[in-house]
Order: sequence, then C-alpha cells, then structure tokens
Amino acid sequence: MSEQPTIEAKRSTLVLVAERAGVSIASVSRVLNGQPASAQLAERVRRAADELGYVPDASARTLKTGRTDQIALAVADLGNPVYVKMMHEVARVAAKKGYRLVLSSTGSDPKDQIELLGSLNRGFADGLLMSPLRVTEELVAALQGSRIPTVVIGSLPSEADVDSVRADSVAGVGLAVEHLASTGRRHIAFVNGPVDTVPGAARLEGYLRAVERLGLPTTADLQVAASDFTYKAGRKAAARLLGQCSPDAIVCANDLIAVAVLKELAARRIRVPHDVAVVGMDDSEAAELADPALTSVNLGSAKRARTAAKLLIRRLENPGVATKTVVIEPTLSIRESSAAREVAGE
Amino acid sequence: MSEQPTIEAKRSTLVLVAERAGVSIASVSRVLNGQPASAQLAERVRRAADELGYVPDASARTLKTGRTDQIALAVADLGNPVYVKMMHEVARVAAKKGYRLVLSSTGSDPKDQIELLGSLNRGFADGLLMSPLRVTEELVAALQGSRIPTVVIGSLPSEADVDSVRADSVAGVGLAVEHLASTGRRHIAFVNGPVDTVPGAARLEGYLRAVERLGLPTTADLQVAASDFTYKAGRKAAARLLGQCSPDAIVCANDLIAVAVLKELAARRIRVPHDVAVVGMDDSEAAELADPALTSVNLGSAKRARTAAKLLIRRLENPGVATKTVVIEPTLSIRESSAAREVAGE
DNA sequence: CTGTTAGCGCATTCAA
DNA sequence: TTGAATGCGCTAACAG
Repeated sequence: MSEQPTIEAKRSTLVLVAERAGVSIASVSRVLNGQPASAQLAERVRRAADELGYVPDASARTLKTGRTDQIALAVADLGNPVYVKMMHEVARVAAKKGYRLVLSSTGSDPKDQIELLGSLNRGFADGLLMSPLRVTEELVAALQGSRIPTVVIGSLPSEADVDSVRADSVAGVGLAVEHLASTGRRHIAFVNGPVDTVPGAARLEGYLRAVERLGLPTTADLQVAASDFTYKAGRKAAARLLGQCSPDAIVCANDLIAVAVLKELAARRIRVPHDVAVVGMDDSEAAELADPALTSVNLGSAKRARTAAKLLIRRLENPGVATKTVVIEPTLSIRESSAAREVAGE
Repeated sequence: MSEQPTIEAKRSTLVLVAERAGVSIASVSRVLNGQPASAQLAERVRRAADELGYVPDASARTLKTGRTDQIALAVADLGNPVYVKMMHEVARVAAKKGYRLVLSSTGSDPKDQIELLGSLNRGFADGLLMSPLRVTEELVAALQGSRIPTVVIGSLPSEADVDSVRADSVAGVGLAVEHLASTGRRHIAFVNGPVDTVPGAARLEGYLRAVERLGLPTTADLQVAASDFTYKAGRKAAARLLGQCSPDAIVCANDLIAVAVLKELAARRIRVPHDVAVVGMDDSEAAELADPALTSVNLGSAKRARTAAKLLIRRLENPGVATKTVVIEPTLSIRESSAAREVAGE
C-alpha cells in the first residue's frame, strides 16, 4: 500500500532472503556482514533483503556471538539532574558507537548494585556503567570479580582494580572556598549531603582542608549535613544552619541543596550575595536558572560520563587492556550569587 | 574465597546444572520455571543451580520464546524535566512488571521515530513507548503498521488506531487563564513553544479559546512563540513579548519557559506577582524551586507515563485487546507567582 | 513426573 | 568464492 518494502507479513529471516536470492544462507550472512563475495551475488542478496525488509534478529545474533550491543547504566537517583545529564551523555556516546542503553535503576544500597552485577550474568548487556553513592568492600569485590566489564563513575579505594572516572571534589570544594575567601568572605559555612556517601565524605574533606589552609574559622556550627542530596533535605539543613550561625558565605554539596539554601535565605530576607554568598556544586542547569544565578563548581559530570562510556567501550573492544583511573579536574563557574560585597547591595 | 557460589569459572548453562544434578536439562528448565516436579528432583536441581551460580541466558530464552522482557522508550528531549520524570515513572512500572527499560533517544523529527520503529524489528524490545513532538501521517501509518506494540504518550489524530495517553492541555491552559482572570488579571499574555508541534498547537488553542470565552483582550502582541520548549528560547521569547506589550499576567507553555519569563521580568525589575502574574505548565520541580514559586498547570506527566507503561504491558500480555485512548485531566498547582494583587506587594 | 528431541535465527567452520 | 552443516542456550512438544 505504501512505499514500504513489498512483503512483510512476517519477520523475515536469513532463510527467506536466501530463498528469494537463490543462494545459501551463509552467503546472505556474509554479504550482510560485509565479508567478501562476488559483486553479482552481493547484489542479488541485497536486493532480496531489501525487498523483504529484512532486519537481522538481535537475540539470535547475540546467542551466536555473545554480544548484545547493549550497555547498562545503573543510576541511583534520577531525581538528581547530574545523573540525568550523565545519562544523556552516555546515551549519546553509546548510540554513536552502536550500543543501546539499558537503564537499570538501583537504590543507593550497595546490595542493589551487587545484585545488579549478578543479574548482568543473564547476558542482557555487554558492559555496565555505574555510579555508586556508597562503596563497600563487598561491592568492590563484586566489581573485581564481575564477569562483565564495568566502569565506575566515582571514587573507589585506590587498590581497587577497576576502571573508573572520578571528579576531584576535594579540589572542587577548595576552589569554592578559595573563591569566597578571595572576595572577602570569612565565615564560610558548609551544607553537605550525607557524610556516609562517597561524595559526601570527599566534599567534607575538601571543605575542612580548604578552610584550615586559609586559616578561616571552622567551628562545628558552620557545618550541617542534609540527609540527602535533594532540595527538600537541603531546605531543612539550611534552616538548621541558619538557626545556629550567621555565616557570610555558604558552600553547598550540590546545586539542589544550594537552591534550597537560596530559598531559605530569601524566606529570611537575607540578601544574596550582599549578606551571604552562596556556591553550589555540579554546575547544573539549576544553577543558571536560580535567582540569583548560582556560582557553582563544575565537577565535569558531562565529561566524566562521556569518558566513562568511552572507557567501557574501549574495554569491550579490547578486553585485555589494563584498568585505568581518570580524574577530571574541577573548574568554577562564577555567577551572581557570590559577587563581592562591594559591588553588591540593592 | 568469598561466600559466593562455589564454581563460576565460566557462565554455567542448563547442561552443566543438569549434569551436576544428575537429571535432564528439561527438568532443570521446568524446575527453574516453576513447573510441576517432584519435591526431591526440584531440590536437587535447585541446589545444583545454586552451587553453580546458574543464571539463565537472556538471549537464548528470547530466541526461543520471542520475548525480550525489554521495553523501549523513545524520548525526544532529555533536557526537559518532564520527559525525565516520565522516564522515571516508566522505569518504575517496567521494573515492577519485570521489564528492563531501553532508552532510544530520537530527534524531534518524525523520520527518526519511523526509523526507530523499523529498527525495533531487530527484536530487541517487546514494545515501545514514545512521545512524539510532531506527528505526521507517515508516522501514524508506521505506528499502525508496526509489528511491535506501541503506546503513544501524547495526542494523535482521532482516527488513529493506536494506544495512547494524552493530557487535555486545552483544558489545562483554560485552567490557567481562568485562574488568572478570577484573580483580577485582564491582559493575559501567552508565551508558547513552537506552534508546529502537537503540544504547541494544543496550548495555543487552549489559550485562544479561554481568552475568548472570558471576553478578555486577545491581540496579537499578547502572543509570542519560543522556538523551542527550553529555557534559552523562552528567555528570548519573553524579551520579545515584554518589548511589545505590558500584560498583567503571562501564561507559559511549560515551566522552563516560565522560569525564563520570571528571569526576564526580574531583569526588568518587574515584580511578580505584584505587577505581573506568571503561570507555567507541567508542574515540574522547577516550578517549586523557582523564585517566586511558580503556579503551574499539572498535566499529569507522571500519571500519563505510568498509564502508558501499564497500557503497553497490558497489550504485551494480551495482544488482542482493542486500542484505547486515555485522557488525563489537568489540575492547577497554585503558588506565589499568581497571587492576587491585593495581597501582593513588597 | 521425567527424559529426549527439535528448533528459534544466526555466524562460522569445514568442504567443495 | 560459495554451500552444507553445526551449535550458541533455551523452551516446549512429545514420548515414556
């Protein structure tokens, strides 16, 4: 009826194409996979395949070759724009290299990740990308022993023999603190996420190191930890912080928390950046959209994701290569929320 | 070494399990699929499988049964939080029903969708969920002729015989306009997205109908269309709008555009909601996080996604059922940005 | 209740 | 260069 291929009552197979072309199925397979064949035969095969609208069957090919052309991405928190961006980048790289992306949502519990690793043995994906919030010994062991190649986006114990790509978030928080100090802020508070997570621990370390290095006050009342890397948890933490101290700058463990801090400040009629400067982390779109626009530490999430995807594909194409750890250096995107006091004000 | 299953040098297969258990592979298959077997045999099989860390192979099973346990989701714009939320919901429903989610990013061009439909013939997924921005006759034809079940999230021509779930965005815009009118706004402007998209067209229609129904002015200078449903495009459109008229309320085609409008208003020192009320659509997290918090039309994106996923799974489990179109009714989430003038002010 | 066997659609080895 | 035949791991039909 349309200009579609002639016959397509049923999915066509190699056999049908072979019959129509009057050749063997082996020849069809070869031609369609670009292996040498006489021009004449190739032409016949291609025409037949075309006419039948032939499309090779993924599972049959997988069963035979062991390759699925799928890579799995395990993301703990789709509510966090950072992970969404990462997913986006991974999808792009994967598609370009001919892989489909299968999404495997897991909780933040390492058990989930380990279980996922096990289910991967079903062979529904050739490789796995994951970004665990919490890392236990068991998880590292499972990662090392995994039959399917895995690349971790995030920090791992240095002895772990696993491909990984991580941000230097200690340095990242350092950038933020130094920036604030250099624009005259002295009482720099820190709203962290959960300290029992890998990023939470690293960011706290970065904060403490930087504040100490610069000789700034580092009392306990300047520090709070949100129960989660979310807006909601951030809002509560912000309220707690502002109830117990009066900082002139606040560094936040991510942009969602920073936006929450902005909101809480606005609710208390504390002006940003005039009274308090605020810096977020991740440099997500939320930072740009915030009012005032949020200065944020760019931890290279997009680049990390792309790098990790490429690392994984590299290993898939070349299983023998030595494991590799890539560290992405942070940069600072300066916006209104941390403008120096002198130029601020209403 | 660890408490892992004993032997796992290689992926184990039915044959290995059968040997170890001293039974036939058919029995192993049956036991593992919960079919009747003597308690004793079942026990032997299960132990052997356990000891070998047996996991059934997905592609082999697929080749045999024709089921992949995967559903594909085609999303045009991962930059839009609405689609992210939908993905999230779909992932949840799919996982609960035992399906994996494979992400198939496409452009907004219907050709992409049609091509995707074709590639689905590879059999890498049992069904498809898609949310096309633009719908052509060709796409509808491809949808109808598709060999794999597809559910559309969005509007389709009424004669299309395809499962779909859509929002009543005409009514949705109506809610927004009525709300604004009822709080005393008279010059209600509209910042749309591209009019050549399905949602763009529907939202414009909703705006025009509502404004007319209420006897409000509906001059051309009160209407602009952003080139895209993005913040950036929204910002430009907002600037254009405010250059050509002075509304006391602005309805926006989505939250990203609404946030852009808020920003543009702030830049011009126009107060919200005192001078101008703003309403967005989608009721995404961005609406809550905006400053002031954004009144937004909830088009039920989460519910649409869940419903669509369930519809698809229903069809997968029961291919014969008649196609169905579900319409989700909109609601309004009222926040600061549209507070009545009397209570507003500084 | 259990075992034997035949393919699912394909890539690939071995012969010709 | 091409064709015939094998088997990837599994489920299901059939036999016993």
